[in-house]
Amino acid sequence: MLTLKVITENPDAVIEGLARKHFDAKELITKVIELDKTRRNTQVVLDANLAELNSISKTIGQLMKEGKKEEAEAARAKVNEMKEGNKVLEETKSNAEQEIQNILVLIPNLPHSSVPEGRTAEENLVERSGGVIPELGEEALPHWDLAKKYDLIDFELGVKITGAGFPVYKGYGCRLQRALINFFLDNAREAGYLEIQPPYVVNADSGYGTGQLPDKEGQMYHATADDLYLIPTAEVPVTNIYRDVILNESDLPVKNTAYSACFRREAGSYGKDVRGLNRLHQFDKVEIVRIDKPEHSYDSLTEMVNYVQTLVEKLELPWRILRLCGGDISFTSALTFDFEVYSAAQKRWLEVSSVSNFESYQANRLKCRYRDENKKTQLCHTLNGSALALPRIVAALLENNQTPEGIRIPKALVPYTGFKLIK
RNA sequence: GGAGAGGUGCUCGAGUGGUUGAAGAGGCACGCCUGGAAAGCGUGUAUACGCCUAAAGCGUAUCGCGGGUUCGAAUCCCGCUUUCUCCGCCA
Repeated sequence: MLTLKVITENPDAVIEGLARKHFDAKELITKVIELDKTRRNTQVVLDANLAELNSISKTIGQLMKEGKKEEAEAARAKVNEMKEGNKVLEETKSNAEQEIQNILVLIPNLPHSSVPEGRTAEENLVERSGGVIPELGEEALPHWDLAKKYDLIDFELGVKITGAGFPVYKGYGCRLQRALINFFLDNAREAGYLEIQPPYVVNADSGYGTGQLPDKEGQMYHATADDLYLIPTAEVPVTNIYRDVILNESDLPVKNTAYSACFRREAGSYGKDVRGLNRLHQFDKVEIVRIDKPEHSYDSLTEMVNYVQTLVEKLELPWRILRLCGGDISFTSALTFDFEVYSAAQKRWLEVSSVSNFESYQANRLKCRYRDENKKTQLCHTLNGSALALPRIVAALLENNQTPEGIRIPKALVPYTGFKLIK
């Protein structure tokens, strides 16, 4: 969430910035500023009262020791009277704080100045692209047919065991999955990311820390008996490692990577968007997470984007990078680049990665800070990106590399799969 | 799952109702000392919020978390959580 400081000091700039995300913040901002005034004013009075109360309490102890019972009793009576008033003040203050908090979590992050205007995904800017879109001909099969033909993935079996969106991988399909996971993790390690194996289930504090709660509660599977959530991405447990942590300047940038299964309810999805591997309730992903100093976070973002580009290039997939427009960028992000690969049989671009700088928006919720050269604590910037999500990569690999002999595995991946051709 | 014992600052560790935000030790930082270093000596060493233009300074809160008792709680009571030990179960 945005800091109170930013909002109270530059309310107009905040409102203007959020307008670029097509979010009308005026009312909420006004309300927050009002509540903040109440909060401050109340605290001034309350602190003064408490200070007096504390000092009287101390004298009571003294008086009791000296045997001045009557004076002590008088002081006690006075304190009791004051406490009544403080109760009201305390309530006012904590109500104001709670209300401020409730509003702050409803206000999205400010977009970076380079975020293009626009309302929908169609208005995202293509930054750059690469690779070659293959000519497959009319008989080219979409990946769900290929998966059946080569017995790689059984979607119906997943329906039987669990439900739609939980595919069962088999044989070459499994080996391709494991190969991709290891390929991505090895590349991340070589790029300087420390591998983490996090829990796949998190508590509400963690969901709140990265912003899934309260605004996206319906997107996560919730194990109500224990009040735990299945992670929608490894970003959640990995970033929460740094919740309530004060890092040293020398620790930055923190670079972590993690493979995890990801679980998403994807309520409201339908049609061709969810066919085959296009959208699943459970899928595999390798995530990269960075925590950095504010002045360096955009360099980090560039580095991450360049890194992800090397992955799609090694996989020999046609790719493009989009700079998300104000209307399409996520609630918590300041600047996001999406990676898409071309799925030649579906004849459409598939999103395989999203790389974002959250600036201090997430860090403020997480209370993730660092000590700068002046020994002052300040909020870190957090960033993350998929590197990469498997299903759509698999879809594109299967479709783009289909040949009469079988499905060709890109060279860089062969050492990981142990085979060159799926047949 | 059952029983018992614990959770104090960067670390260890004292503290069972009254200047305890917290003894003591260690670590770390700075200063003095030194040709340099070590040792020694001195000083400092949590976070959040608020007052103040800012700094300095001051106030409030925080001893796992949340409530309660009390004029006053690290210390007493209740709930939760977590660690350890024993039993049970188990990949």
